[in-house]
Amino acid sequence: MDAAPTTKLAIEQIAERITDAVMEHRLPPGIKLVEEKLASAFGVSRTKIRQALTLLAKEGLVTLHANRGAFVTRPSAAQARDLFATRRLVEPEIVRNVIARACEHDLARLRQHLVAEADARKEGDRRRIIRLSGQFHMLLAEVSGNKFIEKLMAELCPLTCLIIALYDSPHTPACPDDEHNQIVEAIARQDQEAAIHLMLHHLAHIESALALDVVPELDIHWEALYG
Amino acid sequence: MDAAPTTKLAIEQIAERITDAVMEHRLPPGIKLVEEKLASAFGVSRTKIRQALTLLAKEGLVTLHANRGAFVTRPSAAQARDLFATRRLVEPEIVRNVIARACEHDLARLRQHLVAEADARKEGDRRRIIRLSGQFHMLLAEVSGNKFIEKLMAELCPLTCLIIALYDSPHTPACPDDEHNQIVEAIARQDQEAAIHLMLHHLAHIESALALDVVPELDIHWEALYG
DNA sequence: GTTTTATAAATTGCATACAATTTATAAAAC
DNA sequence: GTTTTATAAATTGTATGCAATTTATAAAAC
Repeated sequence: MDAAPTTKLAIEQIAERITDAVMEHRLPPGIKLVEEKLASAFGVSRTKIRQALTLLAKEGLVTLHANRGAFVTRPSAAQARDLFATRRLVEPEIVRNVIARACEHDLARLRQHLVAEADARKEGDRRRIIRLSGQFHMLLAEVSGNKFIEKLMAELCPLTCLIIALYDSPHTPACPDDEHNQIVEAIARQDQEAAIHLMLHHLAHIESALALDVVPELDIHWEALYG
Repeated sequence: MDAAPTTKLAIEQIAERITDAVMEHRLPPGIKLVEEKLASAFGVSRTKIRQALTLLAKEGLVTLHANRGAFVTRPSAAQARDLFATRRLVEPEIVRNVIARACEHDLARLRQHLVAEADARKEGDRRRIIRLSGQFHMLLAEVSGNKFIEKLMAELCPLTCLIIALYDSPHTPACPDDEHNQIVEAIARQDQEAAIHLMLHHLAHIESALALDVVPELDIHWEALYG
């Protein structure tokens, strides 16, 4: 959702840009994504936008209503619970695999990401913080080396951002700075027990900050109500 | 890949039909999927076929080469190993959840599926057997109640069929009839230990039947495609 | 003032047309 | 006989046009 591009964008790139916008809470849950608007924003025809939206719908980030268009998904509380259950299952495995096979270069990438997170925090750029926090977990999955798990996390993390946008109880003061740091440190010293424990604690921390039993009202996105 | 339809097909339906064809080994790994051919086969325009192929590519069942078209994926041995690693992680969780929350109706659905598998076996319909074997695991995931895991398995099972098509050592005599039965029985009597053990054994059995270190030969039986 | 109905505008869903690219075929060169 | 080059056919990538549907606007009824 930026200025028009000079070079032609592939549909994956379009989908990625929209995903980033969702992760940064620039596109709130429930908002309608009008094809023509996106088409001119990205400087392509509706045909490509349509394919990108099809892709995002498959990921679950966008919901398609027949003849009514595409909307940023509003995950239900049940979906949120399922999502965290899945992450509790998968992320310990990711940690195990990272410890088992990460080389120095991988660790350097992780540490570099931590620096980027710290920078965003220092600058008080809340949107970038949220996106980078999600992308940390995606990077971890990437480093873990299993493409299927990497792909799964690449879907779950943006959805987690969406869930946070919907259910975050009145201004949780962003994620605590050092939980990611501690995880990477535990990984670096090959301490599997600790790393897994920290990861699970981190996930519990994120989930517990949510008010999943409160019906979210954010703004009223009428278009999504009559779905 | 059937006769032209009377009613308009949604892109998900098109994708599903192609998926079924892949699962039944009617579309072998590596084969090219020409858009125009599919369009006339399904009685729709290339626009919709393109969206369906985009979807299947996202699932990993189809691989897109720029300007060259869509091909049924030929999973590498490494991908195959990652896939089974993922299934070993996820399917015990599925079993746990099914035992925890399956009602009588769910069990009935599972048993009904076992009957369908037995029928296919009795009729010696090898293609249906392979597809139904994969779909058993998808059904289990569906019954487990976690949509994210359901979706993951809906991707991994067709890919598993593809891997079997590529790496199956010279004529493994199909899956043993009763491994699925035993799993359902263990689930029915709420025996978590046994059910998980049987599931892992089942997965090991499938994987061990593969020749993942042999470079697969590509031979497409064109005549059998539309049978 | 609210609800209902009619009309116009906006938007989606789909097919088609056309340029860009790749693949197949045939002729020429070696 | 094989390789190379040139030409034609097939196929993909993209935009655009139009029918179908939904949404917005305004007038009428209550």
